[in-house]
Amino acid sequence: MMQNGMDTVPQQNGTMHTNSTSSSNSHNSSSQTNTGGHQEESKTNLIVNYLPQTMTQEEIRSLFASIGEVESCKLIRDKVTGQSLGYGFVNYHRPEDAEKAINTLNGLRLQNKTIKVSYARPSSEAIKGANLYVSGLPKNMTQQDLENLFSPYGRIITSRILCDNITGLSKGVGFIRFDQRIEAERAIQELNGTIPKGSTEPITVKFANNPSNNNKAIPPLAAYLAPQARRFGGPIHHPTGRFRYIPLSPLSRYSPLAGDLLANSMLPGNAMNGSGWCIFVYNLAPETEENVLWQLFGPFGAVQSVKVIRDLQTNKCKGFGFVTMTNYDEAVVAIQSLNGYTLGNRVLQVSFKTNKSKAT
DNA sequence: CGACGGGACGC
DNA sequence: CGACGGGACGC
Repeated sequence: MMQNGMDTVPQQNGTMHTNSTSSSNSHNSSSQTNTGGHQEESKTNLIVNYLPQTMTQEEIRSLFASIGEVESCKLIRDKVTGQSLGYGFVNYHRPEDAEKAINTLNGLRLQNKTIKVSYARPSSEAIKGANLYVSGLPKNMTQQDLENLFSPYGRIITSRILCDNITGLSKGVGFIRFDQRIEAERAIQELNGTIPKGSTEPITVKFANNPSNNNKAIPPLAAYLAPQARRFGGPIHHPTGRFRYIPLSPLSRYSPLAGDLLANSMLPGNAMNGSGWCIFVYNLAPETEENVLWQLFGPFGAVQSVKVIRDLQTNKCKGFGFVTMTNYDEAVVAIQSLNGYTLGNRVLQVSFKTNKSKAT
């Protein structure tokens, strides 16, 4: 499984089109002759993937210069953080050097990575966003099986099946990167929800997340909430000295006592989830959208997330939703103010979330 | 009257 | 308990 993806490198290494391409320099972006299929690849320009995080552009250049004279070399970095994105481009003067670089440097192990060296495709919009995420795969499906399943829909650039790090067994999840986005779209249409031969459950095929904007980062709001939680044993007086102005007038008379709110929230694992206070909102209209919750709760302070719970079939709101707020004091005020609030022709019920759930 | 998500990825 | 790779097209 080491050469995952490596063996999916375009097969036409140096053997494909013998008629010379228009140019072999790095500025080949001009010709956008999209003829349905993919464009001619440069014979000198390489893409290098899976570079070690610490490797600099100059280190890459010197590595590839050991093969032949390098015309240009570029390491792609995040434009805001400056961090290496783990891939780059090397353009040689001579096609034979590029071919030699593929033959000798592809699969080279550097630090913890095994780099991949292949011909770069001409940059174009059509090749972006062509990566698919596939789940529900039978555990015995191999990478080759996966490629066989998807290859009817286009040219596969990479494929991968995720395996458990310890057991090495398939997680039933994989990725397919097509050459063209259109190919990926077709594969979704044709394969999503289908049951592979020999399997019993349907697979899910969808576009993969973009690795650059995955918001895995936990907001740094959580840390300082924990020590404060110790204070909540006693009655709250004035949350933060004084209440902020609430632009919703006659609501508070419906509100339960703050002490009741507290009693609920003290139950472990309920409203307090470690990075905010989860609020249950009931009696929402079927057409309710997320923005309604944002507008309702936003005036009371920091809202981390909102969620309208919908029926899977009808896509209509099931009558309730959740709002997570960062600060306890603000959450209390929001609950006190919005519980009993009439939205449309419905009287909302708002409280800290409890642990209720359907089954069990 | 009714009623408390989630395709959470980690050991 | 299935869940975003090893940062894949010029940041």
